Amino acid sequence: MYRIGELSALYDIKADTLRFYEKHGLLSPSSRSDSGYRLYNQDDSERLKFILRAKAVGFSLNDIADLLSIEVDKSNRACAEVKGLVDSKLEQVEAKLAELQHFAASLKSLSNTCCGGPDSAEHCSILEALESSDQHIIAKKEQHHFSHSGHKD
Amino acid sequence: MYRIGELSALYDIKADTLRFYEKHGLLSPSSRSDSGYRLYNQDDSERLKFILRAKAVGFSLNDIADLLSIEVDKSNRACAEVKGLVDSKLEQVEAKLAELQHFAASLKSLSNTCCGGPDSAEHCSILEALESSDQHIIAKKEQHHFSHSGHKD
DNA sequence: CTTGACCTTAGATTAAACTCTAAGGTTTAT
DNA sequence: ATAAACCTTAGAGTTTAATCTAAGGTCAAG
Repeated sequence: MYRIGELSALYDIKADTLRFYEKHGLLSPSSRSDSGYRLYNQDDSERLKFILRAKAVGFSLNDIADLLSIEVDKSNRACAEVKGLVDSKLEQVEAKLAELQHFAASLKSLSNTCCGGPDSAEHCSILEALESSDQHIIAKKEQHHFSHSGHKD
Repeated sequence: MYRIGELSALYDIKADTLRFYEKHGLLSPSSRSDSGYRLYNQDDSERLKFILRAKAVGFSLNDIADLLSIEVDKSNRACAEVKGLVDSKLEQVEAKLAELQHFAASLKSLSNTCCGGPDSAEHCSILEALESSDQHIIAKKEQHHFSHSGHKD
């Protein structure tokens, strides 16, 4: 069991952030102490890890709420529904993955091309390395309306 | 050659956004018409694609400016310097990549486990699918100070 | 028994990344 | 010739995701 300060320290975020996530339905402590202190268990910690990871790879809190809603609602939703949601997110993830692999490849080739020495880097260019790329996954994002205020106040 | 409206339409962004990127040193049109209209060529378009991709995978404009600076400065920098910058970005990209692969695997296993039928999705959970994960790449980000106002006014 | 960690509500502030408005002007397409 | 697209500067407004402050309290460890 972690208290808010402990959990926030663990992930190097602010206690405020945890309260913010709670307010917005992303993460609630599984229990409270007699005195009302938030108590987070290992599952809560995992959930937080999930949130932070998803954030780190470019998902908005909205997107993350979508993903987590699968967890919350799982017994109230038909498998078909869940599968749909998951598959649509999977598409997004795979698009990002493709982008990143492209990136990584370019950076690697750049790093390898680069002599690493003290000479001018005239022939080093990410854009050169990236030059032949066709996919453009950069489209309109679905906007879900995170409802910054009307959540459950 | 694209005019601002054309290029922005091409990537489904606002003309304002292109002016914004220009003001912040991310993308300047390679030329102007006699009448002062911005004219973007194919290279500019590629650069924009790069920016939007990088954004889509969770890099900040700051991070992107770093990456692009390699391009801009390449003849003024020693190869060693460039290599350092590239390698550090590569680390970030690979960390993100690892996260995403984890994600994708979880979503896939979730999608597969899911019967996809009309029954309750009791046993579908992203968090369950993700449950055994150790890495925590979620650390303090380097903050570069994009200097929202003091760029070259 | 006091300091530091926590609680609450409520609102202010910050930062990034846009997005829009205004005001006044030029250019290009029909 | 007129409307739509562009130009400028300059600043206001928006959204997301925090972060901070205040005010007034409770709780726990040394």
